[in-house]
Amino acid sequence: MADVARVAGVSPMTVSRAFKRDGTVNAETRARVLAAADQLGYVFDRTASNLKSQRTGFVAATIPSLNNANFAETVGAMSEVFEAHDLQILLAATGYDTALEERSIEQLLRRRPEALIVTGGVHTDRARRMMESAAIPVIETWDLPRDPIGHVVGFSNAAATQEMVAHFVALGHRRIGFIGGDADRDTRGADRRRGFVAAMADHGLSADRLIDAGTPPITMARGAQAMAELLDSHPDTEAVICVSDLSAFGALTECQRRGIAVPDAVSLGGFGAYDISAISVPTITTVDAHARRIGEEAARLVVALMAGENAQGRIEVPPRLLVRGTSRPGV
Amino acid sequence: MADVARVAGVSPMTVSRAFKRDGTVNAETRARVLAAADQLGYVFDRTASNLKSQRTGFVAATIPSLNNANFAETVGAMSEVFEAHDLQILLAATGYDTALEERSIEQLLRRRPEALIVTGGVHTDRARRMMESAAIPVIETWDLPRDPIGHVVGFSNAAATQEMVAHFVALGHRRIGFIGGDADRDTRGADRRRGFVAAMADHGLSADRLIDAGTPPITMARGAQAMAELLDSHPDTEAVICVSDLSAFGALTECQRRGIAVPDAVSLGGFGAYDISAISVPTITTVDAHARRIGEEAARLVVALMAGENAQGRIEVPPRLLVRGTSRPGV
DNA sequence: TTGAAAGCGCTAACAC
DNA sequence: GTGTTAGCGCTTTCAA
Repeated sequence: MADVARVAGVSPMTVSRAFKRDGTVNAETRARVLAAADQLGYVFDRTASNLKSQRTGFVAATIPSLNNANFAETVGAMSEVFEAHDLQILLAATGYDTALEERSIEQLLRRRPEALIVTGGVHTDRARRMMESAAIPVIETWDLPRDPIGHVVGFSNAAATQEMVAHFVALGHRRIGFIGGDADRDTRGADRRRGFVAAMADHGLSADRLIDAGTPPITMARGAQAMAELLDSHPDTEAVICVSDLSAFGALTECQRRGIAVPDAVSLGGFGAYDISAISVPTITTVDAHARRIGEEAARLVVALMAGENAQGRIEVPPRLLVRGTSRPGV
Repeated sequence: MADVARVAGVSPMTVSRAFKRDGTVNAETRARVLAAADQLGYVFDRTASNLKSQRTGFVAATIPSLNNANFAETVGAMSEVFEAHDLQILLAATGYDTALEERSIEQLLRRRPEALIVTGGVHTDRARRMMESAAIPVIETWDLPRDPIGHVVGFSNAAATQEMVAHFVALGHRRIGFIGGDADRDTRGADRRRGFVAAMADHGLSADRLIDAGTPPITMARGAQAMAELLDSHPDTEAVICVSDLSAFGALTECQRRGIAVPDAVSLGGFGAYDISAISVPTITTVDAHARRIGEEAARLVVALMAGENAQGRIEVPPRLLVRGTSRPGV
């Protein structure tokens, strides 16, 4: 920066101002500085800027998996909101593992992010303590924790699944199964399963058709496998709710391979409104969790909080049941 | 850090060493320091560390889209390799737009990453210049540029598509179409289209069944739409190559909706070995580009380069044609 | 609108 | 194995 200042014939301070957006610098001087910088191949050093100004422009975020359209959409939406505010996302994937989440949060916090957005409301004790004492806005998403750390942008996974059970029951189904993952890992998946069990009880139905599809993420292939297991053990199953659209599609293909008509013989439901659920033949009944909106709301909340606004700390984004081809009424 | 030092009864320097992995600190002293830090709720400040040590531990990466399983797998694999070396990915999505890529690279470079991994070999002039003068390892992936900036980990998208054309021709198909996106945006998609056109010419066939499916990313729905267009304009089409498995699946569903048997009436091919291509009914013939391996190789290259090794600067990861259900021979 | 002085919180380099 | 000194490249603060 000193070099640039020398070439431009100004002080380093003026160079610093020229590189700021709100810089109160003479337009002409600024142009001269930027030209000098360009000529010298100077690249502004943000690490130094961070230290002195105590502002990094980072917003840390954790998601269970990068390779998941729902979370990718949430992060993409956050990213778009942040772009206009010169904020950058520092992303970490936790692999559906709270122990890994804890380590990720620790590493992220060392980078001095100005806010932290985590997926889900279940964390290790130490992770919780770190977030509580970080002195930055913390937002939990994709969930509605009982005892939130800070702010929340999400919905009840259990309630969403209960609504789907009600839909199937209204269709006349009684023997309804659930395909989901290892409950310790994916807590949102576990919430959906809880919702399923509770709803079945409410309707006086047995919730014994629970298939454990293993450690998340539950892929299409795992969904197909689980469906095979369910059809083998309970051939008279009338409807199956899957933890996500991916596993639901896998289940659908298993039915196709076996010549089982969907929805005539078996109804299917998924979760997440993934692209595939809108285009598969038949289309898949699902729950739209509004992944993008969750990201937008979380990011806007961060921006508002950073601007010192006393923003709303609990935003519920209600999911929407989308009844589609795999569960047509009256069949 | 000074506070921690006081509580632990040591100098700040010893605290600094205690927080390092290779710290030459007495185990007992170290334990005392960490206990003091824990008690005070001290979180190591990496922004200050970065400035003094001139090492950020960042590796910058750009990908066209977060919401794409191929790139997510590449980034995931990189991330796993980097974790063991205390390196963190600083990710930016470019939206298949070189102008946005340029701005992203500029922002990323200001964070002083220790290496830069970009997707593709086509960039704006300014982006190229910035990368060339950044004085860090630059790696281009998912492509095999003629005039690489630095290192390369990739393959020829054109050649991969040529191989698929050869496969279809060997099956006896002559009237073969191609569904792809706007050539200006997704340069890898454009390369595949180029490969298609060249291969058709080599086989003495006409490449006039080219459907432009619009601006990337080409979704399943867009693939279905494009297939409808192709079937309407050229009902006698025998085979269709799609720019990705997602559009290929969309095309498959369009055939299903129209009662067109795949592969009996029409053969289909995709690209990318997405999960869906292995489980759909029928399964989809595709090209496995080895997304994870690209990420692993790129990350390992970065690690080797940072260790001062004179590592191999051009790694070709040959794709593999996977002949599956949508193109069964002899039908 | 511009400049000078001081220092952000760590660590390289050296000494002991 | 531990401490001292100096300073990384910016920006805050104050003055002109």
